[in-house]
Amino acid sequence: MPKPTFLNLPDEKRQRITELAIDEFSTHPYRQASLSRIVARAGIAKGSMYQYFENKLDLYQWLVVEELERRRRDWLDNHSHVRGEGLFAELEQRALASVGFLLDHPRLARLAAAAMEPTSDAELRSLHSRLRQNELDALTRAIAEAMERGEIREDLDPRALAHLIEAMVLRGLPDAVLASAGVDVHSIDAKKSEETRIEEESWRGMVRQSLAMLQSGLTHAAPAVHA
Amino acid sequence: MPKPTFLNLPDEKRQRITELAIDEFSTHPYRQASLSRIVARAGIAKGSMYQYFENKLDLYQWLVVEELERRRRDWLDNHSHVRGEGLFAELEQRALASVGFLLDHPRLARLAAAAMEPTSDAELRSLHSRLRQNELDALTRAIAEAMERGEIREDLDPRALAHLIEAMVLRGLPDAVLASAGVDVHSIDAKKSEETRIEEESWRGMVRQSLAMLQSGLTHAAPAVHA
Amino acid sequence: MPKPTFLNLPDEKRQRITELAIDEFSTHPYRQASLSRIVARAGIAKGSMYQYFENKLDLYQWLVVEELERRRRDWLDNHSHVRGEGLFAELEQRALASVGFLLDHPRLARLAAAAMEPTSDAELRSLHSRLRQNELDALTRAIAEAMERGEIREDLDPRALAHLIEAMVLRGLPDAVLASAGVDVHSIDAKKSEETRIEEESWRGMVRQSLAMLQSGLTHAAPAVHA
Amino acid sequence: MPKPTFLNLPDEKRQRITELAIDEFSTHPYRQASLSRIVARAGIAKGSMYQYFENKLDLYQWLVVEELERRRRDWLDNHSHVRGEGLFAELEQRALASVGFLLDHPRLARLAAAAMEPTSDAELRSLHSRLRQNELDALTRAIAEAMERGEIREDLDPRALAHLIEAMVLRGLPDAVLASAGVDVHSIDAKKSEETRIEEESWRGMVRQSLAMLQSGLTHAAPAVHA
DNA sequence: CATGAATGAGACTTCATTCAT
DNA sequence: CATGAATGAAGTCTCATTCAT
Repeated sequence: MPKPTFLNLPDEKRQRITELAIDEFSTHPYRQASLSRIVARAGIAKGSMYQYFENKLDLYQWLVVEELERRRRDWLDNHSHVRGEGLFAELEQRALASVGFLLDHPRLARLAAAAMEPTSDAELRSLHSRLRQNELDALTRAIAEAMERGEIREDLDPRALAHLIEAMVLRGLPDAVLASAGVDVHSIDAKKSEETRIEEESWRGMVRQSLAMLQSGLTHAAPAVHA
Repeated sequence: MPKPTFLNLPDEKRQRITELAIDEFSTHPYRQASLSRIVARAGIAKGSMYQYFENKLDLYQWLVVEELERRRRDWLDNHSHVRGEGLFAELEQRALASVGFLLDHPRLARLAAAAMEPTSDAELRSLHSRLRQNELDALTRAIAEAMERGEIREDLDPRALAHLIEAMVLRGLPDAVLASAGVDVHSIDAKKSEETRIEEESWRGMVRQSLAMLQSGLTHAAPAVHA
Repeated sequence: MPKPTFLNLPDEKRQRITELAIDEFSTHPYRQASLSRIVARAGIAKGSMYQYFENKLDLYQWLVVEELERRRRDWLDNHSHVRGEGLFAELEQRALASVGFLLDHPRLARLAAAAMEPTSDAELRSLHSRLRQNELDALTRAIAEAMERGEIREDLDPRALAHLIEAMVLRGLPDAVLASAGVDVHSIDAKKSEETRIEEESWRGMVRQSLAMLQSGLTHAAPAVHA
Repeated sequence: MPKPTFLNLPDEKRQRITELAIDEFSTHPYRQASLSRIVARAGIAKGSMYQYFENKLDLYQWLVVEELERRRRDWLDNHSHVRGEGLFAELEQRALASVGFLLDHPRLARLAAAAMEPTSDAELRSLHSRLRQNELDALTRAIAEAMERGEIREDLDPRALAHLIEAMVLRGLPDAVLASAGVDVHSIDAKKSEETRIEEESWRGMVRQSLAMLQSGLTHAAPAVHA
């Protein structure tokens, strides 16, 4: 949704602007993110931004829908990941990617996370909602297939399960990893430069354990409740 | 941390203001929430608000720290809940309360949820972070105790586990319940009046099943991974 | 439609602002009229204007609907006018007032005239249209009554006639008076200070003659056309 | 005063641009009319417009001075009109043409009307004034000649009379015709497509009656006023 | 001759906060 | 203690115009 003008820009300039926009939107809530600040830092005229994008929402939308996805894909391409069979292998891959990407690109991950959160901002509601649905739909499908293959118990509603898994694996788990190093998704930037080294072995272990726990819960028969 | 002025206000007035403030902050992101709008609707002078609170942040802080907690306690007092023994009974109680409160008071639940979310708003960062830590600390303690009692496996880090459980039980589960009725936390108000009836039996079932799954995962030995 | 804030202003200040607003809107088309310019000249903060009026349109609306009408009434009160009987006496009074007011208060007359003109500005369309209808309705009524009294021919449609008379008496005639002095409604200010003296006797004569002509046309039987 | 570049343009392109420019200027006040919008709709580069015309004013000027006149002439050529003798026959012809053209080409008529109106826009003042003078000069001449021929009373100032007649016949009469169908000059486009059929017989009748009234007023001796 | 990116002034509007009454 | 006027920074966005290619 950028105008052609933006796409035709010299690479260097386009990337500089993109970078600054990501920076702005990942460090401020949408409402407080300021086009004025972006153009000031980019050293371009205020009007120019409107040659590139329809308006503030258009820029934000492009960022979270297209650019983010593109960068995620690029990152994934460079991080080979053997892919096992079955739901849990897939979930583990996604979790590993999610955490890995977060540690490599905190700003992007932050923006992506925010864009899937339900928001009280009416202007963003439908966009965020759409993005979230996509994510959940994919997960729901994978779960339904796993049920058909008999991988997991079938007494649960796939969509409800998707919510639970998404929350635990894609939100709780990255949080846990960050917390283990004493940061959260918004403070990681600042501390990154210093000594926050999250050992790869360490977080991969957390991912593995979490998935194992989930697998255990979903394959064993439920224990009797309240008894 | 309202000024004494606010606390000395006639009940009716104080409550009216409180109600409108909750409404404003639960329907707009902090930055977009407007004191002007609140005072306009409350029919009081703008200056008065500054007799009651230091500033916008002070008001927000009081709302999410004190008032919200108070209302949650009041609600809990009126919703008797037998309390079983052990971690899972406790978790189930908390989940039931969480969902029940959400269905009864969507605005409050929304505000509470937002206040525990990490935020990119520098002004709110430390506040949100603090609230979240409190929640996680309590959960971490409960988990550690359960481990000591031998209720659950001990090969997991209590704090990490707290993140996972918090995400699944306190965020994913309410989302799942709402989603089953086709709403989300921000659209529930609008639809409430119409026909969005979420049957109590239905959502209690979801809570029970989710907790059972969790219990299963945390008590059985993990299945061998990738082997 | 001003907010109470404006009405409570010290007289001096309120009048200064009003004066400057009239000046701005009577020397620029609505779109080009600038609140920034008004506040700059008034020496007040930009935000203050929004304490007084909802927005630009609100200010304009108040100006042309209320303030203008008030000033016109004030002026009329101070310019005694014996009032004959019948449609033509009434029309003559209105014409004399119209021209007199225009010569005394060109800016106000200009604004009033513009506000009755159909406009291509969508924002103003309904307002202008309403003002114009009021004027025409009154005239239509007067004409219909005159017909009933047998003062004028009855073979004409009162509403159509109102348009013709309004155009000739309330628009053409003032134009003619100004033109006789080599000015028009927008250049009169500038020239006023110099030597543009329009003799009272002179323009009263024009008014009288015009009305006489109209009366003649409306009372005599129409001459045979094309014959 | 387009640059040669514009005149050398392929017919199709030149006409497309012209059409869109007319559309823009006839639906927005000069200040709000937007070159950006025109070029966007025309699918040409913004810079191109400046190869064709000096600037916005230049384009507008050409439109209302040359193009409008050309189209009016074309229309007249295709609407044969027997031409009687004398001032009133001529006025009737002009009135019929004026109304007919308005009904056939509302946008053009609107633009033409606006361009003769005195304006508060300093940039347009002299242009509008010049156009208006031309119109009035012609009318004044015709009136003076009619006086010399003894067609009408000679106790009136020809120029003043021109103002009155212009207002009534060229402004009031078209207004009256439109009003009889419940539209005005700016709403006619929208409604045109629907059912706004103004019967030719009907409006020709209005024109004839109006002129008859005028003729009656201008040829009979004025009745004694106030007596 | 066409292009279309760049510009930057200027428009309206909103808001939290202050302060004299 | 309430009031509410005043402030001014900051925000988004539009536009005519220029100019290098």
